[in-house]
Amino acid sequence: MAVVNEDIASIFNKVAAFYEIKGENPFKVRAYRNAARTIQNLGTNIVDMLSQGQDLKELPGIGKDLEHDIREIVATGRLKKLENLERSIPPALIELLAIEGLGPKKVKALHERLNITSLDDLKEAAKSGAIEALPGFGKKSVEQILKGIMLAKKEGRRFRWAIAELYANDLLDYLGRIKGIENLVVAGSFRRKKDTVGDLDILATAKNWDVITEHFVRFDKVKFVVSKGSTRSTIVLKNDLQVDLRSVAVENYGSALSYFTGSKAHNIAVRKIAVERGLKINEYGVFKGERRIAGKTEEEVYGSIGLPYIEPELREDRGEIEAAGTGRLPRLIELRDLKGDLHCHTTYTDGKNTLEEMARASLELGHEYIAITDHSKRLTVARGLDEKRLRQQIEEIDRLNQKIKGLTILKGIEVDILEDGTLDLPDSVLKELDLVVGAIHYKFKLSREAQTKRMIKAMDNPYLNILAHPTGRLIGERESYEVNIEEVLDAARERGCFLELNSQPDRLDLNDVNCRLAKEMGIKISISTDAHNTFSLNYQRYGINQARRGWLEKADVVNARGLDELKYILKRR
DNA sequence: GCCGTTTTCGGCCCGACTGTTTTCAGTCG
Repeated sequence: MAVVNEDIASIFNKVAAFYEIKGENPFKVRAYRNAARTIQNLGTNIVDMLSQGQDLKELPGIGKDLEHDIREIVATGRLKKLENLERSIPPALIELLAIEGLGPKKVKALHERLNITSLDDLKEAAKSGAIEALPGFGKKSVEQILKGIMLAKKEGRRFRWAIAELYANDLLDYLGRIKGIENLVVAGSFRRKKDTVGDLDILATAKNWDVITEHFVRFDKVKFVVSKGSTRSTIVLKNDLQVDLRSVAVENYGSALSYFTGSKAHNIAVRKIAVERGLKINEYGVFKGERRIAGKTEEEVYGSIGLPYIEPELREDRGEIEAAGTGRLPRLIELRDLKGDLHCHTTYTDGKNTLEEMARASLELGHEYIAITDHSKRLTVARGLDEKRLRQQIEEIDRLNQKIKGLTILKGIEVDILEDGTLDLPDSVLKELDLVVGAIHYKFKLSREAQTKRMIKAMDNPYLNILAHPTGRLIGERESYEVNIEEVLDAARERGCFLELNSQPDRLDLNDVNCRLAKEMGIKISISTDAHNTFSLNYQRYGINQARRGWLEKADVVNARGLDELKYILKRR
């Protein structure tokens, strides 16, 4: 199987973990992690870059040695360096690093002193008292290790943003009731609107901090308290979501917010610029020597190093700092820019609301138009439409368009893309529609080449406008199918097709990185809900989150256009 | 291991909390 960026990043992360346990130079470890992150965020396939003769050393954090490593991985699918490491250190030790409170030094000690090589060994040694007897360990650390082992099964668990939001709102509501709270905000990856979040970072400013800390740890969904301090406390909720609460003085709010919003990579890059200018940035402000020169607002912090405000969704060290420095930050799309929805279902197939109910709900949202795109006949479980039933729906839409004022219902279909890349309905009926959305609902496991070819073939059909949920991922449940997304994007551009950013909170497909890539290639995106009921027409806000992370602006989004312009660009030519 | 209008060597972001300490290392974010 062809090597993809994810494989290279994963190998580099493993090398970093092994080096860490070995006690290698921490900056070398960081170099591998940085390179892994750069590659993950790349969008473009490394394999393709190499075959086009591009110099990988131009990528940030990749020099002579790492380029050599990458070439080896691409050529052989393996890295000798990693295999040697795996021979000298039990690979299972990496898993131990994931346990809260166990870092490289402690894992190394456990391995060397007690010959622990697995989670089971660790559990046994913890219970037998062997760990407690080790220098540097004690009763508490054993307790923490046992707790960590219990959590390890669910290890790596991340929460979909929309789920995390429920808990965040619950906590904000609870904390907001305390007298004396001034500012209260969720920072971290939640504020950056990452598609999944690992924990919640809540930032508060208040005078009576002790009261707030006590209140926080008594939240009724707390499973246990990890730490409790004068400026920072951490709890784990019953669903295993970790929540940090941090307090700062109100005059430090901006610097603290920027600090706790991250990302870590963005912060490091920002502080590096500060150092170059003889400044120091931390959560308490911006300092010139002893003198504090900024920190009340985020604008002040960025301003201190000569940059404009950078939206949280962009703070991933993916070029936003350079863009800010040269005045080329995007003006990010907002929910209110969307004029309608181009993907939704009704009771004709597997939707829960009628055509009229969906249309009226859309009108309520202030939309100018809604496209009805029910499933096509191959999707029998959803009672997909054949030609005859689709024509009935078209007639009903004509009637409703007469009846409902202020909204235009567009006639559409979510047509199945068959295994050979042809569409599930004949052109004779597709051409009667305002738009055709195409999607893959079966045969997910085709080879990368076959799947890519299938999608491109589908776009050869001149009636296909939008490729829906283009990579098929279900967050936390199903990986994307194997597909060369760049080839698909290339083909879309040549043929005048658009790609969807499906706003279902478990899809968010295209993801942020691919949205950015599409934008750079000049391909327009439809931010639509795939709603199966009136309520989920509200999901566009989740799509907007990812669109913003993908640097999309109003001009990049198909359904940010008014009806006339939309109709114009839907005519492929 | 990367990087360089001060440097090809010597730096590499910064602080809080915990536990086991006897003044601080390890871990985390």
